[in-house]
Amino acid sequence: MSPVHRTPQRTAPGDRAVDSLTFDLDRTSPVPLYYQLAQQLEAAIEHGVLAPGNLLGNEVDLSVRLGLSRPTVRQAIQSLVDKGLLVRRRGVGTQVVHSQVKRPLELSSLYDDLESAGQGPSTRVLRNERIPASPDVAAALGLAEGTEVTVLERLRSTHGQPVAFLCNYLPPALLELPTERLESTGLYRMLRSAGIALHSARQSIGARSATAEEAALLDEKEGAALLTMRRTAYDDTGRPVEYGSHVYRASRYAFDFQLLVRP
Amino acid sequence: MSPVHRTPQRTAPGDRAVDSLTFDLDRTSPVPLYYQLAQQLEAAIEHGVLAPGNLLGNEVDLSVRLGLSRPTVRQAIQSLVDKGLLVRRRGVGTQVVHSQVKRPLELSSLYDDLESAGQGPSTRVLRNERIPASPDVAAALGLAEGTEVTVLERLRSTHGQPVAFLCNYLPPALLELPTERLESTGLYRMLRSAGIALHSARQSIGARSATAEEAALLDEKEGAALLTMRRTAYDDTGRPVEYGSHVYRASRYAFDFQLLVRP
DNA sequence: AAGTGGTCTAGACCACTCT
DNA sequence: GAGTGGTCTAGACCACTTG
Repeated sequence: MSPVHRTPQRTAPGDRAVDSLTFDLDRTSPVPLYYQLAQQLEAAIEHGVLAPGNLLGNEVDLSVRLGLSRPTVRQAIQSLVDKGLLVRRRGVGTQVVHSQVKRPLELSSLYDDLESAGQGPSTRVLRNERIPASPDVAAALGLAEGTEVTVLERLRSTHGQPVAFLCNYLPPALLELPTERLESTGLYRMLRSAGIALHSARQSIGARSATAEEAALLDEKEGAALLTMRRTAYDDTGRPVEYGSHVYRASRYAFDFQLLVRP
Repeated sequence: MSPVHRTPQRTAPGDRAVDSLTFDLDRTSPVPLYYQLAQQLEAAIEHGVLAPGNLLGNEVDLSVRLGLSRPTVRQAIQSLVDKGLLVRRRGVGTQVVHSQVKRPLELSSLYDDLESAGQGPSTRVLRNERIPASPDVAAALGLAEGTEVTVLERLRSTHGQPVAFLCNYLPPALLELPTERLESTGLYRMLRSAGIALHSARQSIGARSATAEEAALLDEKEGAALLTMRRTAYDDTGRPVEYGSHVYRASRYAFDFQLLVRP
């Protein structure tokens, strides 16, 4: 037999596990084809069906097998490359990335973080009112000094122990912020429900020693190390949506995340 | 005149500044056309030629004007959307994002950070030797316990004042790490020069109080708040390349970055 | 109804890597 | 030289937003 012929049993020297996968593409679905493919590929990687080491190959073969055009297949693959799950090498092929790549990094919500860690977060609203913006708040939110803004002060706890003191400022009339809802969910979730799509944020993470007030509030000793985070979040038009100044107990919280390097 | 007619002077109600721009595309260049276009668009945005508020429009018009196909123009625009400089709205158009979006966030090198801030960083290598990997280092680097690894301890300063104490571990035989070079540049820059492309990293940022030794080293008082960062960096195949445990003087350093939310 | 981005196709040629 | 991804074209239809 010439090497051109391939028996159904053996596929290719590289041993491509994709060849044994079946994909379920629904052309009547409103979900884009490239997205359906990307999701199924991601699931295969997630479940280990696609080996973490090497494999996956040949965009053109894959496209004819799936009955899709090559650009469509490429778009699916590209989205997973962007997520850090796949790596392309010209002249070589596309490989599943070796190691643990899970959370590409998010504009993290403390509430969601704690909840997904099974920590059962609770919130006590200490302050929820409208005040004239101070110079720094006005600057952060791009408003005139003295404009009325909403100020929120919240104490977040898990297992009955305080974790963080959160101080946030929001532009006027952006959304309703009933104290009861704030006690049962996170601010970012409320923003999302109100149709406010976050787009970007500037963050600064630092540390300092606890003042006497902070120590009392957070059940720490005065002078204990605290993590600090200041953040301004913007919506898709670039308008500031929220400015926050947060303080975390370093003994109970750290920022965990994963970075991807853009090529 | 009916509103359908447009004089050459006035272009469109939206007043698209792109129409008055000229683009210089070189088909003989090895640089991809979409990339050339993206760069020139980015420069126009950077220099304020493209208004920060609204504008930019119609992919098909733009493509015929430039003599490119629409997918190519789309690819250029998409890359700027990914960078957070543009926003697309179906049925509306593509707009330049309002506010300050500069550094999308990087796998930051402290040396580069300080240098770009004009701080003229200097490094003192306190330790540079090979030792058997301890359990935690072995786990972080995916090696067997006791495998020989390179350990680096460095003190980084600006203006003669210490800023951070950096402790790093690298797999054996990855690259040469002459102490002289380490004193004059950053570790990540040396990795890059050695052809090691960083792909992703897991980071954890926290805080704690300085021990007596750390205080002495960093010119702080014992118990002062310190920023801590632990990071494992991986290359494109997913192999761990570096594990670091860093301590920063909170009084002199904070992590500044910008986040983009994936849609 | 008109205009926009979102998706998709079926080809093509090139640059790179490996053997 | 064979195989891979990288780029590019010239169309097409659909979904959404706006007037």
